[in-house]
Amino acid sequence: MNKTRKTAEDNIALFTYFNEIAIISQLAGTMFERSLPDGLTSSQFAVLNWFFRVGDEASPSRLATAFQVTAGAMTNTLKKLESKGLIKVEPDSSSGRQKRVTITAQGRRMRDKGIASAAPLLAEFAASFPADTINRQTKELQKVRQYLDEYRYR
Amino acid sequence: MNKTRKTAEDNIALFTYFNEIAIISQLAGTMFERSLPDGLTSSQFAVLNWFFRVGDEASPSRLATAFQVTAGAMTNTLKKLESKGLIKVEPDSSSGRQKRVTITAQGRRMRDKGIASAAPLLAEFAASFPADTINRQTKELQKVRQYLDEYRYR
DNA sequence: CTTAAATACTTTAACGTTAAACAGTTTAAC
DNA sequence: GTTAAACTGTTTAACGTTAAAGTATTTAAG
Repeated sequence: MNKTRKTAEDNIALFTYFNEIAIISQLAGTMFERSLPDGLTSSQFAVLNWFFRVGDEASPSRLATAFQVTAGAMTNTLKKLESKGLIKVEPDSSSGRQKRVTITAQGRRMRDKGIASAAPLLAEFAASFPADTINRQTKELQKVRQYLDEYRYR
Repeated sequence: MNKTRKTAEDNIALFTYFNEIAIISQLAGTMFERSLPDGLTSSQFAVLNWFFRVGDEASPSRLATAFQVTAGAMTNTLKKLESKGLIKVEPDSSSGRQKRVTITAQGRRMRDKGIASAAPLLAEFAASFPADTINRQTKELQKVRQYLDEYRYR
């Protein structure tokens, strides 16, 4: 088997790999979103959940970086959340170009409601796929994600 | 550790898992698409490549099923490809409700051009992640994909 | 100081996607 | 035969996304 042939096969394998990832992302995203309450989208829920996981305060750019989306996408998500009263967006007194984003009490309740709504879906999935298997795969996927993230800015 | 606590931790692990997948899908999709020639999108390329991998002829619904997208999404993709002269869409003489989709010579050339354009990206990735590692992960991801696909229609 | 570059955010247009409503065709039941 | 159900494909509206252009602010260079 020559080198050209090998490369072609590798490419097919990589296409398959990224295609599986794309389909899982699409199916899981759609299913998860449908389980969320009050028309909350996955993006919106992810931001609410960030405040639970990470901290009480953020800037739009920090959130955009955390979720690997463009600033424009985050502007859009934050506007939706703000119009629903789930977050508060204010000017940052320490910097005129940044904004200060915080979660409201209503936002915290919505996050809890989202967790509760999605729980059955997640519980069923967890019953089919052992936690240690998923955690091992997560570590492997993180390496791929890191690679792509670094490659992107070369 | 009680059961409630365990479930909460499992949920966090699953959020992380699907979040990594979503980000990889997003980054890889964007990077791959940018490497494609003549404004070809990932979806469009995937259809052209299907003809190379699977067969010379398809119906829109077969393609929609193969890529796990809605019929509407496939209609859209096929229209774009047809307007670029990369595929041909005709009525199917054996069934009035189906259509017959075939790739054109120009479409085959575009597929080859797409493969060539994306090759450097894939080669670099392949250099960082051994083929057998990727193939093992692909098998694991396929199980998750199958689960989600079945769950979806319950 | 002045000015250029970097940073933070917003806006717009275009993309592919889903969901839902729709029209046409085929199949199956009666 | 008729009719109801299933299937195939299209259209439309709404969503989140990217990319690119634009505004405003801060930082750094001279």
